[in-house]
Amino acid sequence: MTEEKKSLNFIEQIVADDLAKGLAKSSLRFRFPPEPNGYLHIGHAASICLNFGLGEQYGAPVNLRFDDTNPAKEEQAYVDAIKRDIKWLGFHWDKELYSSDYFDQLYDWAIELIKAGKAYVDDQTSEQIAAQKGTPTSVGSNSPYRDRSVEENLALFEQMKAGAFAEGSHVLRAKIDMHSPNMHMRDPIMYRILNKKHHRTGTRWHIYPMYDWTHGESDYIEQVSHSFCTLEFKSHRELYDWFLDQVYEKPNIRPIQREFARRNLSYTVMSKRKLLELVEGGYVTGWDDPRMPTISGLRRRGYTPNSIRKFSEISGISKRDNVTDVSLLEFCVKDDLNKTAPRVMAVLNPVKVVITNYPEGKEEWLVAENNPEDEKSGHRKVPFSRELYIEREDFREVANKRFFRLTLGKEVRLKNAYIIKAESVIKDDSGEIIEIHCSYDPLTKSGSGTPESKRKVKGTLHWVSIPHAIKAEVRLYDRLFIDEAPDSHKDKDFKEFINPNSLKIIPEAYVEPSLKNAKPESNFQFQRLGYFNIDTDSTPEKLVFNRTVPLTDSWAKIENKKETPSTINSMPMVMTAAGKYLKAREDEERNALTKQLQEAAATITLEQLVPLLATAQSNKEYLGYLMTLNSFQLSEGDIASHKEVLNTLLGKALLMKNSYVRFQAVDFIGRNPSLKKAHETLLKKMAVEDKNTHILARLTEF
RNA sequence: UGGCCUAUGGUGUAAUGGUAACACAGCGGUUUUUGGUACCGUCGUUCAAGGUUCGAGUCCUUGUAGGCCAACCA
Repeated sequence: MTEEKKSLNFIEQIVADDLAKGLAKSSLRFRFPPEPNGYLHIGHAASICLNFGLGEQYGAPVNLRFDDTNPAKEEQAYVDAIKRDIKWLGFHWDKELYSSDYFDQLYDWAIELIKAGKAYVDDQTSEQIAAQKGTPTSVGSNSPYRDRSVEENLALFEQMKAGAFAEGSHVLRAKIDMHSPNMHMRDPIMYRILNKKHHRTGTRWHIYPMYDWTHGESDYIEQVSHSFCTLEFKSHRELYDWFLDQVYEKPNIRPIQREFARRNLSYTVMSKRKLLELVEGGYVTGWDDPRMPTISGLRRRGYTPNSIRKFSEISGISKRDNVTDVSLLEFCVKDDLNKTAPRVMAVLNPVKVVITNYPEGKEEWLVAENNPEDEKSGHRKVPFSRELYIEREDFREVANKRFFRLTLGKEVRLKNAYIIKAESVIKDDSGEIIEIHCSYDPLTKSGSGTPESKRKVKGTLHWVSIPHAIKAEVRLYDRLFIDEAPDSHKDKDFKEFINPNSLKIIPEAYVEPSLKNAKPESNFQFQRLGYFNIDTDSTPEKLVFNRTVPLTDSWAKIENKKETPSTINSMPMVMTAAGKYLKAREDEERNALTKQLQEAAATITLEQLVPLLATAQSNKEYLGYLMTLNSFQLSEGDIASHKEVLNTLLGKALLMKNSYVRFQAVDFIGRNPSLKKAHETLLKKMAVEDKNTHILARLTEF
């Protein structure tokens, strides 16, 4: 039986290679090493899924080890939160361990290093030490205390441990090489004095080991075979290995460190420091605010463990900088919830509907499917009566034929109920519709099997029966930031990009009565609206729902489209020509394509083109639009009335990597000198720096 | 005035010297008692220039661009 070969990411490949080279499968051991100074986020999920995934794949143990060497920042509360999140994701660790468990062993090894002349106590201030350290581009110099005698070092270190010194007065340093091109090898600090209470060791220690001294040795103590971390630790690897050299004994497993890129998500930030800032600054309600990219936040928002694991799996692991689109995460949760979340009806923005020919006081309990994607999910009953709520957006007095919801004189199906027809509306003094009067056809009852019930009606609406509805608070979340990468702007604080509308509260929405006893964290699909779950703030007296993610809304797309696209039939032809132009090898071919493009462009007007310009993304689009523009004879008036759009396009195009795009942009500016001013500096720079001879030649012409 | 890492569609990842692929997003359509789902179609990619090779996204050289490294943080 041949198993389908799944391609391995480079980390999995490393493990497979080590196994192939003779490492026993039974020697495999991994670890996930969080520092308990904050909550886990979706970026950590990559590491968790990688390490625990490898464990599951090879049946190897994975330790959960808290890297707790800095009592100033770490707290038991974070330990608890981290454990809760990992369990929730569905992973099981072999041993729960703490770096602080190894303080004694680490201390003993440090003594040995001192005795071997490989570590010394330095009495200088941190400023002095930093100054001697040099910079990445210049070497460091030795500390005046570097050559203290072993006896003196031992005595001093003993006093440091005993609490005889003030914080910051002494450190223990490894004696390596102040001239190393690797800053971490310039006599790194192994211990500092900290008179702080540790969440586990209390006040027993006055000295605490640094990360580099602790991490590799902890891996070694635990006999971890592969120690995976993120890329910013790459330059620590040399030191990781040096420290291991000092204590390693055959035939023990010698851990190796390997690095992968951290995972970033669009429209959020992913550093614990920045997340802490959001929490402490009151921008969110806490680490588990549903807008936070933390595991706890995602959980409260309604994300499922499956969806997060799937996201990690399909996002993959690599070594390059990345910003994964949040739409992929949303896809994962919709995909999961589509199969598992019960469908229910809720009305968020209600307008009253009166079925005028339905008897007053009558109620019916209609059968509704719980989940069409899951046969086993069964059915429930929903109450129907003469007075209902539907969404305000689902009714228009008059509408075009693309709107196939309720309009005066037209029919729609009420989901699981009857076909109704809107007859009239009642408005208040301000002209707002307060009631829609409809008639229903009793023969069209859903599932009744009558020919009338099988009639095809284009629109289907969700609804709730007013006398039976339960009031609930609904919280609608949107992305926390309006910028795709809020912390990527060098001169701006990421908080400037916070989305002021990231939370919209609907204090009084109406939900069907079956939701009365729904439990916190349970997920639902509010039909036609989105996936929602019950928030932890919810009580039986007052239900609170969070919107996890809206359903794909193709109606919004249709509606938002310009009413007058006046069908630019030739635009696709322009784009095809532009695409081929980019790939063309010969000038002859390019000339032919230019002609083709110009012919197609001749039927396009500037007014049709302008709205498209802002949407340009690919080389092809930029090229197609610019070549079309270049085929026009534009007046000063044309330019003036679209100056902003044109300048935006040109500004971006001039910076594109593709030289054809840049050339067309330059050419266009050349033809229309009034645009030159806005790009003057860039053009001057290009005249000096651009590598393309055609561009340079064109630039000399103006 | 250094060291190290990275570069594949709009985004994320495959291709392990042998036909550049998958997913998301986008666009178009079919089905539908959710304008959901499902299904079908479509768009679009190897940073540049040299070199090695019968053959290069992959190996080499030189550039270019981006990232990391100067906490008594991890």
